[in-house]
Amino acid sequence: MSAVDAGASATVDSSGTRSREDVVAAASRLFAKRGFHGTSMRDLGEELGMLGSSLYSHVSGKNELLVEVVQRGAQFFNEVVASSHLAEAPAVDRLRLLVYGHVGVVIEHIDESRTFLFESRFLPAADRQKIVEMRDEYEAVYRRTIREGIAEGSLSPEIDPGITAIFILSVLNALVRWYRPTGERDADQIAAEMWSFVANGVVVEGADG
Amino acid sequence: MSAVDAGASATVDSSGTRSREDVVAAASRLFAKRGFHGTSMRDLGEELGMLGSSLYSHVSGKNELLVEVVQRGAQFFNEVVASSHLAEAPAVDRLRLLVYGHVGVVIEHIDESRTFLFESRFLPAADRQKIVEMRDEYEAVYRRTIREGIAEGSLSPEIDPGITAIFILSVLNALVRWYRPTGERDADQIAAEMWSFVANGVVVEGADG
DNA sequence: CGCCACCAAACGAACGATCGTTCGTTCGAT
DNA sequence: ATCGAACGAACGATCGTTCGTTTGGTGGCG
Repeated sequence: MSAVDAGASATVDSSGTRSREDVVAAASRLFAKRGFHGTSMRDLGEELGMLGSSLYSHVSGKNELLVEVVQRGAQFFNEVVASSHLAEAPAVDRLRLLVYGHVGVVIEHIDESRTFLFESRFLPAADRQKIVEMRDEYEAVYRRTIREGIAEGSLSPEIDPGITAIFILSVLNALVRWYRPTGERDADQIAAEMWSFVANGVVVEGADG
Repeated sequence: MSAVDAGASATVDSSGTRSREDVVAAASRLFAKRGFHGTSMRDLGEELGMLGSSLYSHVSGKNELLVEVVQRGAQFFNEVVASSHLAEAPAVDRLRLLVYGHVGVVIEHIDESRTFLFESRFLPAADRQKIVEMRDEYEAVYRRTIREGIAEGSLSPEIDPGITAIFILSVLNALVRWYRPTGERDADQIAAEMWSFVANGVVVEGADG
């Protein structure tokens, strides 16, 4: 529960100065809310109670901030997938762990997640390619887990691992669009409903196809 | 099949002049690709082979272009939902029609769909509110159809219509992120796989929960 | 058929505002 | 006294937009 410390404005330490960490946090917030191109360095300065030019005491430029924020977002997801992956459990259970982990990351790091998902395309080409690779690896874990689940007999043999991974990640990633901390569901309830949807679908058993 | 006429660059009519339609089409393309704030009027002009200032012979400004493109996107979705809605069929079949219709709109109007989904937040406040209302109505049709499906016994009584509508639309809307015209699946195949996923989920019948 | 007036479309210079960034300076805690 | 942090003026570039001018196709008319 202590994960929800991301207040509205950065807290001031003993002196009136801010750390590089504060600058990156402010960038996460504004990039997520207004988009990278919709956020100016002066906007970021105002968010921290200083001038835009003062940010250059902490970072080398605006692009560096985007790279930093996006990399953090990607890193959060890769960490949770790593921990889910080494669990020794049936594939269907590991897939369930992936869903819960993804929901946890989005809710605990909503700004970095939003920036990662929406603003990566504005990265400098070199950094963008690296992020794309990380995302592909992440998706590959889902594909592999689904394939194993089919082999183990717990997942339907009719589904295609590639497009099914995309569908599952579609539901998961869309959380950054509709999640509000003030909502009536907490992370566990959301993950549970998502897993129920992904696992069983909406049609009553035995009907349609 | 004539729906796929959106070539790379606008075609020139008998003279060298362009219509307002060409300008809006170019705006759809660039707003979808680079984002609203990542696209300048001079960029749009270059896309059409003229100066940025020349666009003002056709539109009153950049915001008007965003409003126009987003409204077109919203309109496409509302049209298809209207046609699906008046069909006299079981709710589960109408839901299936909604899925197929949504996929068709995204694929036939990918640029307007992307701009509608990603750039609406940059609309002037008045226009944004109107778009939000339209999107709420659209989502409400899904909620209502799901509720009726449950009442009719074709949809699982365990699902919540509200969050399930969000999940289904998550899968549908994410298509704007991964669809490529060069892909191996056509609209019908994509819609069929989506419906199969939404209807049955990934777990074999009778297992898990 | 040739000419010319007309008019939308596009031009291109220019406006003030804002962009990302630089740099010499002040500030303030250690 | 020192040194990182923040200031604040200023840079060139680009932004959305304006406006007087130029262009080129069109329709009426002799």
